[in-house]
Amino acid sequence: MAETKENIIKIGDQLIRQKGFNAFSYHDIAQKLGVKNAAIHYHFPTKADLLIEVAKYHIQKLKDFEQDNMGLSAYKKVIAFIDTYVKINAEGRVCFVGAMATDWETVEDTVRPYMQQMATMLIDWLTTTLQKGLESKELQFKEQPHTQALLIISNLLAATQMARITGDENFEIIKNAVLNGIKPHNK
Amino acid sequence: MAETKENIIKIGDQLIRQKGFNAFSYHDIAQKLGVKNAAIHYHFPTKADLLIEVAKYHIQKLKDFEQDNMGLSAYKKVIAFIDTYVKINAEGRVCFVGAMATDWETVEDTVRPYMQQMATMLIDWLTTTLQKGLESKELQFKEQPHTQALLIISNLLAATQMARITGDENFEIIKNAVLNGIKPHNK
DNA sequence: GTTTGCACTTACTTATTAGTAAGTAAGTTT
DNA sequence: AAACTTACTTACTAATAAGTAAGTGCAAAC
Repeated sequence: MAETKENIIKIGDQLIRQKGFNAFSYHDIAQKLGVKNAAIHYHFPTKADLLIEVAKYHIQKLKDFEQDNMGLSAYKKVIAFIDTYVKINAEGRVCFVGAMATDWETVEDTVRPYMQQMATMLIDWLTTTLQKGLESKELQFKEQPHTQALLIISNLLAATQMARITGDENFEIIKNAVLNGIKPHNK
Repeated sequence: MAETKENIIKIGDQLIRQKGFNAFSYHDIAQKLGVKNAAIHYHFPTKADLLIEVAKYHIQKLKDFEQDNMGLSAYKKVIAFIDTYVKINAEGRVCFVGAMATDWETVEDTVRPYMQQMATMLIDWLTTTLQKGLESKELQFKEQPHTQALLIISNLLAATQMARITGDENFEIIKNAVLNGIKPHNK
């Protein structure tokens, strides 16, 4: 079964977003799975190998998200997007991009393109979504869609990080302001 | 002399913001200073001790910043604030709050209050600055000053992180949009 | 029914880490 | 001049890390 492999990726992802890439060991994963250290190395020889698969896992999750919300209105798509960060925050974790940004200088060159691809996909999807919302007058904002997408992503990314330090209230405030920043004024 | 102690704090700070707290060792600092491992332990017995001093160093730097820009207009204060992030980005680093957010779950309880104090001071200073800018009509924005401060900080914090992954252009875009978001419309 | 491949375990190596204990050389105080 | 302090070095320990090599049990293929 590919179940163990899948579980290793999921646990690795959780640990990265909870403690950072350099603060967990294969032993941590092995313990959570009830297997031995070497079993993790069997599936992912090096930590860089695992990290690449975690990045690919996020790319796939993003594709699934796009697919799942395909039929929704631009507004509801943005709501769904914000909700993913609400979930991340509720779990006491941070987002993958934010976590890996700190560790960026310590990871091997081979893994970086996957993270770049993931971040780019995120920005592109939100840019397109905002663009369509603007055209349909469902959404309203002054900046260019690409700029607004960057602002929203950076707000939510940092909100989960700041929530850890200064508390959940600030996450809520940022979240509401993000939504407020794209709502048409007449409604 | 307190020079070595001071240097250890500065190098520690740089390493935290370049690689993350869990990715550097006392050996790294010792090497950069041309001393031995144990010399660092002499000044800071544990890594948590050093981290507390790094946090205090940032609190002091923030106080100095407030003092240095006291006489400036609200607009120029915000420009000065943004410039600190421009510098951070140019150095290829991230901000202390952003770096430590990722490592939050791995640091000892004793260091957290110092980070919380630093983050709170940052938010409070910007909130007050925005408030005054609003009153004097030098600045213009829709959200409450506290909310706007959170948005600006989260934008800049995340911008330095995203710049690592997706490039400096996105930092520039976010930076300009932040400024644009508080400028009076008639100018 | 023997072989092959998969998913591991056992048992290890090597490197790095935080941290300590004891010693030392150069000043500083008394 | 003797005692003390400061800022280290030398030389460690103990723990944990990533990674590997060889072996094992088991299910499926031939």
